[in-house]
Amino acid sequence: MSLPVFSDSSLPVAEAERPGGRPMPKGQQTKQAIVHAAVGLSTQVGLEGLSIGSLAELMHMSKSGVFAHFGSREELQISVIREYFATFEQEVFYPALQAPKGLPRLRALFDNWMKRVAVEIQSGCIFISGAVEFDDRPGPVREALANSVQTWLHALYRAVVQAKQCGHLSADADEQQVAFEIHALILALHYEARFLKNPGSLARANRGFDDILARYGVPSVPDFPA
Amino acid sequence: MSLPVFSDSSLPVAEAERPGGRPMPKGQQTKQAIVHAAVGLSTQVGLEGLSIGSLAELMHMSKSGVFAHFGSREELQISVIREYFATFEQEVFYPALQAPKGLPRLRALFDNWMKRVAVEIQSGCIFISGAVEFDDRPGPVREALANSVQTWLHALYRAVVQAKQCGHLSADADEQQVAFEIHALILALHYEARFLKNPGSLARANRGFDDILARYGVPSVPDFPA
DNA sequence: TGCAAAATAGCACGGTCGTACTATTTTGCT
DNA sequence: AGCAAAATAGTACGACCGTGCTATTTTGCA
Repeated sequence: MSLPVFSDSSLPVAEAERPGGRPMPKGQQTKQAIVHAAVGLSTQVGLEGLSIGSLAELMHMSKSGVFAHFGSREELQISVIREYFATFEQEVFYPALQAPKGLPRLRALFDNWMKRVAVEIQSGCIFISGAVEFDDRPGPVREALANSVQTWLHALYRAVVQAKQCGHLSADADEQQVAFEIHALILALHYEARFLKNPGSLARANRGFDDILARYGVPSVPDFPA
Repeated sequence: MSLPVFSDSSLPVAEAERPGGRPMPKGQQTKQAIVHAAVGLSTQVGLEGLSIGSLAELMHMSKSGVFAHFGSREELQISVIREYFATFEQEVFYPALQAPKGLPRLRALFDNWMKRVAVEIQSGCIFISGAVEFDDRPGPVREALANSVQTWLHALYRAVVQAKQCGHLSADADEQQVAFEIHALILALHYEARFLKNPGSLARANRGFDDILARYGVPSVPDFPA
């Protein structure tokens, strides 16, 4: 593999403590560091491309040392999905809750999502590559992946519902349809920017979102009504 | 692998002839059959998941017998992409040319595309899985894949341009934007139907297309003006 | 400081992969 | 029918994979 190698600088360090105050035992500490590195690797090569050997090399550990923390490759993959979902939540979902319900929050969700995807155009997105890899491969990994995505998409859907309840979207707007079209824009952005390297994709996704609001929105609802 | 096995009934048979009239030499004949089977396998497991061993087993041949026809795995993958593109053209693009230029043809392109994706929800789509697999893996395979997709997307774009020229789309419609949003709908359909198995995705993609036309379209242009 | 327990390393096994290299069979023309 | 050429099979090699087993090292508490 001629892939760029992660720098160690971003790895969690030894003085990590649990909220309780007492220090985290060494084992969980390095396990966390392994998962962190595994997430980075997976965004580049996918969950299927993630191998224990390459991960061990990246961590300057032995294969068995890494393996012992998970007991199976599947468990490692599931850990990666959980971690990835957690940072997604932290980066996209929670910050948007500070915006008031309705259109402002919906906009914040989309903007945060876009910011993330803009980065993932370089690094890759597990929710997208994983969807392709586990299309029709049943099992716990697929389950974890699909659950994460569904959870997020449902949160997006709820925001649309709220926007409609607030009167920020027209009464006959189909919430599922709106969520579907927003998701569509993100997927097209990822495809056309990351794979095809088409310039202008980012602007088109943004404009698509504005058009959705213009189409389903109630005229002249400012984002932050005074 | 617990994947369903292809039936042999759909394989090209021995009496195949070239347009010239003289029979096709045995070698190219089986090569064609191999590629045909390889396309079927790749839609399920991806171009990366396609292995010469499993392909040989599927063809009731030896690994080396299959291998000899291509000389490398990359060449096999490229052959698969070419074949896949050809049937895509045959199934989606050419039939739509019979519809008159403008909105009717654009609609035909989308409808044919949708018909194909509706099938690929069960089988898989190489243009989508391949995009993920060769995101940042430069080389001839990526090149062949990206070229195929760009060719098709450009054909779609041209149809949008023509629709605008015919006055079927409003003068200030951004053709690239329209093509982007159409592509987005297809990607979301594939994602939500194939991976998440969400019902209703097909209807949402269709409705999304109608909404695009309603948004950018000129009011009351019938599909087949008398 | 000592000692059980936890963490990590070392090693081996069976499997699959792509692909050389050589042998055998099949084809298609004279 | 015979014979060169083409097509296919057979075999082997090195690489990497996940994972089981056993040693060694490191940790953290008494």
